[in-house]
Amino acid sequence: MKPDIKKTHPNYQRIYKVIGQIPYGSVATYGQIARLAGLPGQARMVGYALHSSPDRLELPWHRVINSQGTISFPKAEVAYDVQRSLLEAEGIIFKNDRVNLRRYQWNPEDIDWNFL
DNA sequence: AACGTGACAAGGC
DNA sequence: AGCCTTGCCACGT
Repeated sequence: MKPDIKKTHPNYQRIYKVIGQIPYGSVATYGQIARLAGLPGQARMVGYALHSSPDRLELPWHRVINSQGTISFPKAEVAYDVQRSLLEAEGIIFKNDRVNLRRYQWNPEDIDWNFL
């Protein structure tokens, strides 16, 4: 049973708000999300927060990748293919299982903290 | 209440 | 390019 956002840790709530604002066709890294959420150096928390995020939020989880520009799921797992397909459907190109961050990485002008 | 575990990142070889 | 180590902190035993 996944928690409602109001019951999640305050840090998680900020993480969810940031992730929810990644635009179609762009990607963000775990570390970037952490910094934008005011939690520099806590990239791992972003992954953990996503893992236990309330389904109801319908976050664009697939737009979050690691600092190497690759998908963090093992290639053997179904989730890998799901995420990759979702990204490719948004026009994102993979080359050697990697996306070009300089081309696709989100660079927000500001974060709406009232989002969600 | 200690301990191990992450959908990570950065730095050192 | 890889592989290893350390920092990070919320969560579930």
